[in-house]
Amino acid sequence: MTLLAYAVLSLSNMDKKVRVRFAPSPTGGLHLGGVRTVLYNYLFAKKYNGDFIVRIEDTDQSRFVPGAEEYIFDTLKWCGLIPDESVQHGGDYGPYRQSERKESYRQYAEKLVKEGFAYYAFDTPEELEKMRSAYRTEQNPSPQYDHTLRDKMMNSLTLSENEVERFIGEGMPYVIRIKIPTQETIVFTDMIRGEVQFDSSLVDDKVLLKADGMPTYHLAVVVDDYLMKISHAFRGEEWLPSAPVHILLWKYLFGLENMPQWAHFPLILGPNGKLSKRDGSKYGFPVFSMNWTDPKTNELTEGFKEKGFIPEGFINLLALLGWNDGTEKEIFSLNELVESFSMERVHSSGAHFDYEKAKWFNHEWIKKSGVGTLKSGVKELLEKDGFIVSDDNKLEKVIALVKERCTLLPDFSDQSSFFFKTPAQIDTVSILPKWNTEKQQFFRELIRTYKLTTIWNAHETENALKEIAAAHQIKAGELMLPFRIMLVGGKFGPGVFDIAEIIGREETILRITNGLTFLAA
RNA sequence: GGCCCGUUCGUCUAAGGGUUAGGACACCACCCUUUCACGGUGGUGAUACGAGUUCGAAUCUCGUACGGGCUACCA
Repeated sequence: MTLLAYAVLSLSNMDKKVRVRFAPSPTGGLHLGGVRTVLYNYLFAKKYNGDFIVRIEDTDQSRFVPGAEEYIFDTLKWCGLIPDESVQHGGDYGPYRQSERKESYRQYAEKLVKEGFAYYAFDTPEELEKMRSAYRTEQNPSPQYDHTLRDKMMNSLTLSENEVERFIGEGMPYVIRIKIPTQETIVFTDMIRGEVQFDSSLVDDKVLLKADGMPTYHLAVVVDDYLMKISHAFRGEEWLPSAPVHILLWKYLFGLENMPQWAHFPLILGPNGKLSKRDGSKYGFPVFSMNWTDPKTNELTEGFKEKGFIPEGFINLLALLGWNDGTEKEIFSLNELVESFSMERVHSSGAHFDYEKAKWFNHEWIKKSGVGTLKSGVKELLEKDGFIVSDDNKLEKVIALVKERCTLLPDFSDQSSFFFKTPAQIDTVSILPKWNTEKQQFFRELIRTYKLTTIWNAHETENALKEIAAAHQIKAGELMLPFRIMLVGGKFGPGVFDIAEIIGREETILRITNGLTFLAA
């Protein structure tokens, strides 16, 4: 489709208030793809000053999982993607939980039956299975309940009106199925993929209303999108094959001219095909936004949050997985994303998730983040790891000093433990080969000097060390590594004199003393 | 099997008929750094294949291959 035609098509929707919805089914943790769908919905809504709605699609009672809905909202909160309307945020188009809207769906299904666009079907699950096995061949491994087979089944198309009435009167369970027309080409324009076509003869008669009176996704999504005045409907690519059903429903029920604009997002793939939570444990990276414990099995699936991602990094990595602004810019804040986002630049092909790149985004954001935003998270983490963090001022200095070497939040623990705790042992192996009595003498004098130093800061401690080194005719460079290891315990960390300044005179002297003891042992 | 979507360095991607096919992650080398990082410089590395349209194709068309999704009274 040409750009021009596309622009003209979009025009019809421009006068409409932008209203988008994220419509998750509360069946477990939210994975990468789900959060990205939320994000793109949010970005689109905010970009056009529209409303971002969260609607819970819980029409399958057998799949109800306690805690899943709360988890979704916790994720949104953590990410800073706050809905304008939802179960938790209220709004004029509630209820926002489909199970609570149950009564509103039947009338639409019945209307379709009356108008000949749908029919009652009395086939039991066993009969359906019987039909499938009867018609299953190598050429057709999954026979569909469609125009070729519906007149062989038990439904209001094959039964007389009297029989249908009697069955219903007797309370025989039934579903309502859409009667898909034959030989019709169903076309729609996807905002990402352009024109997509389907041959209606190949589409099956999907169940609209289940025997328990609940709608299926197909009916509910159309009815609710209409009732909630949704202007743009975004979802994952896995929904593309059922788009013709939804388009037909829109045509029969509410008119194509009122149908939202569709966009189907590409899938996020794991290293080998579709991303699953199994990939997480297999390759050692998170798949869910936050920790999720399956209430049935008690199985814990680790989340990005607990792995040490900060929301800014997580959002950024997700946004760039299938979208870019056309420039070479890669680091975006949420506000910048809102500013730059456009649906047309969302890719149509699936993207493999790359954990290394994901970590890079987080690292960039940790470096970019101010001490203030990192402080509470780091403090919590350090205390969880058993360090006593009583001096906030010190904590701030430490964070500023080590953040550039932290990719994930827990790295702060490794990178700053020695600021809060005297090393219980040190890497003597790295010192010993070049250790000698001259150096020992040097450090003894360093202790004496440090005791008398009037001003305790990085500059003074460095000068003192250099002067004594010169007096002892030892190259300062020869002393840096031992000094570092005495203070830190190993060969890592920020500048040694910065460390000395922060841990203070007493502690510095203590660690040198300890170091000499370790080396003498 | 059928239907639908897709295919540019290993990965995320730029390039909308004319570019030495650009960037980022990762990797390698060097520089910086009296540790580890940060940072800097450079390097390896891609248009799936085949036809066609065109003076000219990563770009448009068709076919093939490959990958993915769907094919439930699940979403």
